[in-house]
Amino acid sequence: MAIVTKLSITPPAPFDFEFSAYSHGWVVVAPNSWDEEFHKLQRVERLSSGKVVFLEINSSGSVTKPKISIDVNHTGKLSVKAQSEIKAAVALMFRFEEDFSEFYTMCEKRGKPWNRMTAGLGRMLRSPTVFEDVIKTICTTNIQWGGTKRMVEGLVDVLGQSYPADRNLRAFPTPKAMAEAVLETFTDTVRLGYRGDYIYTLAQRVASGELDLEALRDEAIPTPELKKELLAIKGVGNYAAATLLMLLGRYDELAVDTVFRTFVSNKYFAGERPSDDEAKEIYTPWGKWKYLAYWFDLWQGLDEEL
DNA sequence: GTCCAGGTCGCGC
DNA sequence: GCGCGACATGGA
Repeated sequence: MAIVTKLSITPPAPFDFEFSAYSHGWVVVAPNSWDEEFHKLQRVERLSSGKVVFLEINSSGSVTKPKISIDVNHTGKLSVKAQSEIKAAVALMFRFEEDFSEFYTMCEKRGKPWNRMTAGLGRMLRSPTVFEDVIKTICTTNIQWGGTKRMVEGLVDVLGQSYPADRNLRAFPTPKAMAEAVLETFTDTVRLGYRGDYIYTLAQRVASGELDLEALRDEAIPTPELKKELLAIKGVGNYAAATLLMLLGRYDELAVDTVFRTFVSNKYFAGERPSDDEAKEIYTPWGKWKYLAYWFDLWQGLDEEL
């Protein structure tokens, strides 16, 4: 019943597929998953036609000559339009349009371990739609990582559309599907707690056309203005806005949360607890690349422990 | 049982 | 603008 159509796209070099896929937690949050054995990013995707496909994405090139292969598992015919839509979605997930050369130059100047970044790191994985990233980010606030995964998985299971060849695989729900549900679905069924209202309201605003989240990708919007628009979303505060700015390709702001505070305190303040402003100053030299610098610093710290 | 998490809101000052 | 309590849920 299921057919596989093979597609391939070429990211800008340098590009490290596995580091990019596993750049942060999104890789294991529904409807994404990571195939440990074959090092593939898997994702259930709903196309604009309503067709749901199951994508298996992996590298078929090298860091300097990168290529991404996409195995599209689908039923019926996969139109040319559908194929280009899938390629565009994957290109968005891996930020093909972003240029990291200035950041890499700074890393090169710093020497080790920062120069590791220049081997195609820094492309933090994101979702094909801003809507999905906003909801997932709201689901990371005031909760542990396990709770985030549980809540997003619940949204996908209850409201996401099934892949016909395997009904257990579901895509991230559309704004419309969420808007047409009732509040109790979010609170009582998915158990989103107080976030249920935020997410339901957001879905209604997006579905009605009142709020155009995709418009926030516009590079012409100055970062401070973009931040203001993000903060206007209920459930999005300073931490979530900084996280979303990162997901939108703006790295000026640091996402100050318990992870950030604990890490900076331990690494730079001998366990003493600095003020948030003092903690943020650590990354001031990185200018518009602060978030990436922090993230690599954090990741590098975790890596050394292994 | 108690505390709190990759925080944010609404209020009062 | 800043401080403070409330907030749902489930894991530690």
